[in-house]
Amino acid sequence: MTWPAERPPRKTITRAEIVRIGLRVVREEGIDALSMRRVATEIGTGPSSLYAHVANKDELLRLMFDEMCALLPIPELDPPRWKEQIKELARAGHQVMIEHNDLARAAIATIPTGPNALRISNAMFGMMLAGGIPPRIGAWAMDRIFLYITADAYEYSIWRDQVKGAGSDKETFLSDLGRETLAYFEQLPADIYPHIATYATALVGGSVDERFELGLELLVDGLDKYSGVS
Amino acid sequence: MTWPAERPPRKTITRAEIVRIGLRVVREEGIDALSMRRVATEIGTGPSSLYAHVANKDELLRLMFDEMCALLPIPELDPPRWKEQIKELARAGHQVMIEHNDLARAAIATIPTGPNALRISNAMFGMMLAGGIPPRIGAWAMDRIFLYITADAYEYSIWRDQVKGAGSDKETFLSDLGRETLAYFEQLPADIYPHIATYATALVGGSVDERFELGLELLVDGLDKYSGVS
DNA sequence: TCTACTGGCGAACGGCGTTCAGCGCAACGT
DNA sequence: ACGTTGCGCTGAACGCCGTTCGCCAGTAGA
Repeated sequence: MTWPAERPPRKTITRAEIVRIGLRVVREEGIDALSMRRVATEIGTGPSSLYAHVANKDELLRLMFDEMCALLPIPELDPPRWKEQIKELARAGHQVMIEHNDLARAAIATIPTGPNALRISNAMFGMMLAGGIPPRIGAWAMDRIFLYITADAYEYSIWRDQVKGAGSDKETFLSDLGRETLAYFEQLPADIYPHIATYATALVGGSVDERFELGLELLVDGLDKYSGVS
Repeated sequence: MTWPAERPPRKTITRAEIVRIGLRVVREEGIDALSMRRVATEIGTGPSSLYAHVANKDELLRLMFDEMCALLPIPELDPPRWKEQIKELARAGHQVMIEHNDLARAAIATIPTGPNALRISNAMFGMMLAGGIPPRIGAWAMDRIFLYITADAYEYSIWRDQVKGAGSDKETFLSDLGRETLAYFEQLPADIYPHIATYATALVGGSVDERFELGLELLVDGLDKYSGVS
């Protein structure tokens, strides 16, 4: 007597389940592995089944992004430390975004309207106000900071894809790339690219984190000049 | 007697021609319209013919990016105006990137190694040095500025895609979006999102250009503290 | 003149997001 | 208890995409 091969015990598909699986795929294998078909297969059905719960892939990415935002703890406001708190929140968001490979790609042009993303926005905006930044400037600055951390995470994720494509591990890939680029820069004609040839070492030097920190520092510390309380 | 229908008079395909057509397509219709098939059709052949001249689509995008960089005029160095010159160069790059819809997507994680991109890097790096910025800091800051203008152009291009998708023109789309977002923010529960609800107007206000300028100003003016000559 | 090579090409492969007509099953009205 | 209705779900298909493969023709060199 044959059993109806692999009768799926699954009864209902939920939006939350789709989002959860999507997040898992993107965390473990990167955004390139995330397709409607892949999520559907993971659930045990065909791709069309998802469209009853999610309008399209874009909406799925937005939902996933907001779900990811829920992972960020919202710190309690400590007004004197407003600048440091902004940086901490930015670093934490950057980190979570990198861990989720690159939901950055979904975040980069979406006005954050999900409940969890709004909690983060509200928190950082509160820090701006605590620092005496005028609301208008604070709103724009927050926008710029989020754009910055998103872009950096995006850049990072593309590198990661290239590492995976090359087959080598991260350290050797990056150091190889650095060595190659350094050699290339040093060999450039000094009459056309004088500064690049001269300072090749400085140009290729520095870790990803150091560069991220510099940008963050410039963006946040520069707010001083707008601070009413300083 | 029948003529061999539409015998293509084209003899040879060149790399430069492929790049040129790619740039035109991306300028006129956006990056989503750019496919190997599209370029091939434009030339009058099948997609496989391109692979003798270009390794793959990624390489094509890199070549297109460098070709686009050639459009940027390199200003003569004027040391006392170093900060203003950096901003001018950044604005010009931003503008050219926006005009080419979003080669930003190709630029965001590529170390610029093409001859034209290197000319720009060399110029901006020279401005950093003219401002007395230590080479290491200058190199990183340049990296951050390029990342910033690329990310902003990318964001802009995604909005443009959405505008095109919605069918309305740019102004009505953006003002509609602003109005909707404003209404949404104002209606949020003030106990959970106090700042957002209160300052909804500030949050949705401001043009794209104003926001871009703020970020650029923070990044560049913040360099003062590293300037040895100031 | 014969040959080796190379740039060009049609067809195909495996993937993608999305749509559509229909299926079975649970819930509901009677 | 029994139609009936509605909806969650599904397989198949459409039209794209990047890329590969095997073949062809024309040319350059021997």
